[in-house]
Amino acid sequence: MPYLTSASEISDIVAEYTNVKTLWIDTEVADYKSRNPRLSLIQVLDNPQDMSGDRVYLLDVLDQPNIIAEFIQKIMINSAIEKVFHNASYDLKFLGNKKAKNITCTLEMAKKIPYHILPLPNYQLKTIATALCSFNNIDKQEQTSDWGKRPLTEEQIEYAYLDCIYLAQIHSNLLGLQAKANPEPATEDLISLSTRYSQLEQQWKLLNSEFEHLQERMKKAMQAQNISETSSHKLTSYDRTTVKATFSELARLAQTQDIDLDFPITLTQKLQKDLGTNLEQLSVDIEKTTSWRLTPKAQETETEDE
DNA sequence: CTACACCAATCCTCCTGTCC
DNA sequence: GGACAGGAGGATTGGTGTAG
Repeated sequence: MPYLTSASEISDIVAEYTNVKTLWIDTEVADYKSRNPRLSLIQVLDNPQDMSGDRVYLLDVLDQPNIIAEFIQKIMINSAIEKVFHNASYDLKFLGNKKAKNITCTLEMAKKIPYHILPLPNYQLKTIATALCSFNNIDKQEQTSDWGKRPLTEEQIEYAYLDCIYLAQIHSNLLGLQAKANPEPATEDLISLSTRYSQLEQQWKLLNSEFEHLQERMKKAMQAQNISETSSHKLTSYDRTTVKATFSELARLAQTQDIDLDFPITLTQKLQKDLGTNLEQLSVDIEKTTSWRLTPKAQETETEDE
């Protein structure tokens, strides 16, 4: 795991990276609790098959805004290179924000895999790596260590390059699950899909009715007994406020005070009815939407019309 | 035809989880 | 601790089915 600290070495490797198709990237940040966090390390992997760490380069960019700027310019903004992160939105804060192009986020990918295919308690890098790639004993202790001091400890360096390896493995596995979860709609077998659908529907109704019933009973019980927490659950509440005024009063106020108040109002079915033919005097803006609906038939019989 | 209930879609606000 | 996207849960709305 080459650990590069000199600006020229980093510049060289960044130049090489401009030719690859995909990069797997992670970062470490110093002073993350402060108002001004600093980027400490950028870890880059260019070969997802590599598990040795030889292909993970650790770029030391602590207090090196010029190098970071170069990385953003040559890699992050370059839409020809796919950049894979876990929870990309965090890293992107330091690496170009919205200017970054062609970003893949394994956190988002994982969350889009249906729960029955990937049942996980949470979507932390560690959890996914353990479940999906059978890595054991992943140690996340270094995550919150001091990434602002130099030299970095051996443990920190170990942690930094491993994260990149996990990332690439996770990504590859997620691509497989994604394909499995989203078959081509044009060639789906509707017979087997609807069979499974009906099968599940019955179980689901039973489970769901009991589940919702239990939930209500627990809410009521905890309120009645004034208990906000059990060993397994927590009950919280919050207040909503909605501010309302009559339309006539609002309209009068806007006119008398000369307030610039103009925005579209949805004319609900009731309003349209109340207006009657007066509606014709308004220049209405009509939007149409189509909604699709799946309804079960009574029970399959031999009738096959059309 | 009207009145009504129900359901799915959408919107809104507040909360939660993720990274370091 | 901070930023921020997405989720949870409630309210609102319009379409559909049913009864009178």
